[in-house]
Amino acid sequence: MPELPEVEVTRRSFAAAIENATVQAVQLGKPLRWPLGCLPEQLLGRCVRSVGRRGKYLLLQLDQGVLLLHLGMSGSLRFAPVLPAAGVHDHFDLVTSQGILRLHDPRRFGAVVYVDNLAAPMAHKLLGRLGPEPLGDAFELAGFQAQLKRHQMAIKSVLLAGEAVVGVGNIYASEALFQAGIRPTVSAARLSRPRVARLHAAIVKVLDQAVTLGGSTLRDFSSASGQAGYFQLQTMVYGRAGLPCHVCASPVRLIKQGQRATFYCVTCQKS
DNA sequence: AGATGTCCCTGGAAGC
DNA sequence: TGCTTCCAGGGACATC
Repeated sequence: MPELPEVEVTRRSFAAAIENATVQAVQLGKPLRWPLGCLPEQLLGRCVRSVGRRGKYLLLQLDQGVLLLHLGMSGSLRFAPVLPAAGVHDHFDLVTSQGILRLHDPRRFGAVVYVDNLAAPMAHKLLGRLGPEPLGDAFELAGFQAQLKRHQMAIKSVLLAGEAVVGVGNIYASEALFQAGIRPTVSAARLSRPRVARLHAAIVKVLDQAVTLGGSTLRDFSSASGQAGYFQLQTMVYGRAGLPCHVCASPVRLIKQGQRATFYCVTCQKS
């Protein structure tokens, strides 16, 4: 499932190649999570200025308006001069003067949404409430601690909510908490300052490493250029229920928090 | 207001 | 073997 690192790797894999391309056609497949928000014809002739990212959203900055792309949990992008005819799971083709950008998404949790407001695309409701970028300067310790103080919920759930920090999904939440030695069930507000500092550092480290390795959590993940061969990151706890912890050999425990799987080591993450 | 539950969707795994 | 059920996930929305 694409989390922030996979989205960032995808962005880097086609951002330069699509820059200054002109939209020549738009082909839609089955409905995605949300409607496009404009008629496909309205996009014709527009120029792709740049490809940015906010959390797990990719932002195709056009000369007028922005296309928001979300990969959901099974989505992937391809960008190539020529692509085979769209298959049953190909739901969005942006045909440009420099190649075809295609969203492939079997489970259709992904989305492509057009936002007209060029001046303040961040004000869009999908982006407005997102917390700071974990790999940017805005993610500083004092603010992070202040956010955690506001929530009595379990720290794992607070991380997933995306207010304290954006882009930390289910996999990296478990991994970062393991690295910080913090039990996922502990109330966010009750974490001491040194422990918040450790968690802050762990989040940055885990995500940064995953981006460097090329978006590693998705077994069949490939970048938009079609380059495969990822999956290099060995998770410490995620998906390892019952297996020995890589550090202390205690069996990794699996619990449910808010209908989602959480993995942790009872020995390495005592409280 | 904050916290919790529900829903969307479908391929693959697990259970019978 | 063939069927059914369950599960995974992000994020908006509804409901306590």
